[in-house]
Amino acid sequence: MSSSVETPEEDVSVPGRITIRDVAKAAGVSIATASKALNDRGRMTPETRARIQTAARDLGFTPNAVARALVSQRSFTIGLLTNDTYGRFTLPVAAGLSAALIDRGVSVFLCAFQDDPEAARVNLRAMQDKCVDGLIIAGKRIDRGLPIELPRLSMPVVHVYSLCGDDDIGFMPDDRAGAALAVQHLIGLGRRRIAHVTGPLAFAAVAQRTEGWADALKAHGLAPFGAPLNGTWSEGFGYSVGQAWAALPPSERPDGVFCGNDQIARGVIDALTLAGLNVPRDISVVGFDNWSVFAEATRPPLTTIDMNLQEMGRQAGLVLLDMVEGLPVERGLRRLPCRLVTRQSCGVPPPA
Amino acid sequence: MSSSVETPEEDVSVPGRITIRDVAKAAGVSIATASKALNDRGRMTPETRARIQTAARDLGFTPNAVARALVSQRSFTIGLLTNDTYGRFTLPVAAGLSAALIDRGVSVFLCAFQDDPEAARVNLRAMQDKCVDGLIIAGKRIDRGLPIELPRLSMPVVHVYSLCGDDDIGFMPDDRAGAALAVQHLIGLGRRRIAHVTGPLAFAAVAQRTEGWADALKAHGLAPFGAPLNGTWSEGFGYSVGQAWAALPPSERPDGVFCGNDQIARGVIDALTLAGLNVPRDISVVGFDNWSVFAEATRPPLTTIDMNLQEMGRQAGLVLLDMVEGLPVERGLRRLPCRLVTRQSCGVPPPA
DNA sequence: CTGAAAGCGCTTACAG
DNA sequence: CTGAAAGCGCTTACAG
Repeated sequence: MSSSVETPEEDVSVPGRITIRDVAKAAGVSIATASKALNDRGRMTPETRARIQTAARDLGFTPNAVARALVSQRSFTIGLLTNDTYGRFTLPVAAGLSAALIDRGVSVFLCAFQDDPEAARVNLRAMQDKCVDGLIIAGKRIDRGLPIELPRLSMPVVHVYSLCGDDDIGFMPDDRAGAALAVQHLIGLGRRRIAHVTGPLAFAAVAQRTEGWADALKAHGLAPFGAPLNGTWSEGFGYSVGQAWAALPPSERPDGVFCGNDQIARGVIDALTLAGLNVPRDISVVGFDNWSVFAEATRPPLTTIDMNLQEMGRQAGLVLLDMVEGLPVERGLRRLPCRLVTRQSCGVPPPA
Repeated sequence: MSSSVETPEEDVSVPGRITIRDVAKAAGVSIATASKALNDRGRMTPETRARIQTAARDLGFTPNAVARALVSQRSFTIGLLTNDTYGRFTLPVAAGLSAALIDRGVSVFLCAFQDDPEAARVNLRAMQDKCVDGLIIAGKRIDRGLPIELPRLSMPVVHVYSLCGDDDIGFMPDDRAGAALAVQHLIGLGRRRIAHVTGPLAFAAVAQRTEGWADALKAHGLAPFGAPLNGTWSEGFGYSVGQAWAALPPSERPDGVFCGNDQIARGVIDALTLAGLNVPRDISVVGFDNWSVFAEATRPPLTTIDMNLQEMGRQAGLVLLDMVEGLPVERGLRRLPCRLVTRQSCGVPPPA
């Protein structure tokens, strides 16, 4: 038994955690006064306040958040509910969210679950039991919600990268403008025959990015180079498109491609390269996502669109906090701007 | 102002959440009795118990976890502290952890932060304030801890995929045996000239995987094919190695390669393919990580080693719970077995 | 078998 | 300016 350990300290003489009672005693005041001093509330002589705060510091007192939650009816926790178990979207969102909230004393419960209603329900229930102050609902596509009813949920909710009804409050990237950014970049580089290869039509993001492609083309008086090519969100699809292009005479190929995501872009580039073509010399390629592990590893590294998911998480957290505090918040969807990240898959922009 | 919304319901007549007081009243008993009935504790007539439980169900009562935490001195929450903001390792771990704990009523706080001591301290502090019952410390390499002192932390801690002292309790993959698995697979396929290309020497995982490579070779009376090649954990490094091999006459090339991770493996394969060689015909390649987005997208898809990180998270959670409950737990490191995932980068195994 | 009381650690009116 | 009291929602001895 000597190699095993009873977890709770056996030394019962150690009273465990320092409570406000301990600091009150040490400072020679009542716990009510101690509480007010520590929260910078109420009125008392500066000396008393200082004495109490010093005592607290000396004892290493940290208020018990559970007790505080019980009386204040605020737990200073929020829940992040997501069906994005892979974390492609949720992880940057969670990072921005946590970073923004940690300073305000709020922590976030991560509830990532497979896309089935039962799991969703169990996790939602857990969040209610834990009395979270609010909920972030995050998904992996902007046209689907989680498989849960949020029936008159008594707590505020912010939707991020998932379906957002008119009466909801939510955040999404401005896919359309982001796509236009990509295409403008290609045009600025002198490309004129700009194709678009992207994901399945069923995704709202696909339609929006396709519109952005058309917008930018139109703004420059350019015709689309062929119809958009829709396939799966995979390297494999991009690869097959690249192969097909490589088999064509140069005059029938695009000189620029805007891809619906980085994986497709990589597939296109790999196929073109293997067929002896050069990216960006023969064809410039832009991706979408700025998924660094792809974008940086592609040869050449991908110029791509970043959705600023981390910033989205930050803003969603801040808005949720406002709602928790009862501040008025506009309903509806916020679309956050995307940004272009330039690497080497498009060539060098002409001198400005 | 009609497009904005005051978050807390304005209807004050709605008393908010159902409490145990409500169910006690509905069932015509005291709240003490209600509590016992709902927790299947104490003794009372089955009828009374049933009546109370029915009342609770009808009212939709769910116990307030905060109040329960305050009295029971257990919050039924744990913290997951990690510096793996990218989530490559932490995400599967978190998934396994949450899934295992949700059934036991415990939720997990996600604290992912950049690798600086101040952020680590702030997050650790937040977890202490929130009175978490225990902590999972997860990293992105097995030979580094988080930049925090865990000075006589009063709560139990389990380390996952990060440095684990002799007196600590932790989980890691059995890198050495996993590597041997990969090499045995190559040998079983008839490969005899088996090279090893992997990450930087400074990583303990590199040394362990290299030992596994040597172990398996030795067990079959084979000599290593050259010294291990150490570089960065990147496609780029694998690519440069592949290029160098492609330039060699076949007799000087390996016929099988065990790579330290999937990115390196992909780089090797891409370079060989671009140079006109065929994987797996000319060279069989095994990766490490089973990072699906790489392993599945590589042409051909990667045979690779999976570290079972999700299972690791599950077991870590269960052990942590045992510690929280005061059960005796063996100190020390647990090494969990890896598993081989067969795809197409090695060729078809000979009929058994 | 059931209930009144005390208490978890804190905060917030309300007296003095 | 400071403290005694009540209470957040629950559980746990302890009486009856």
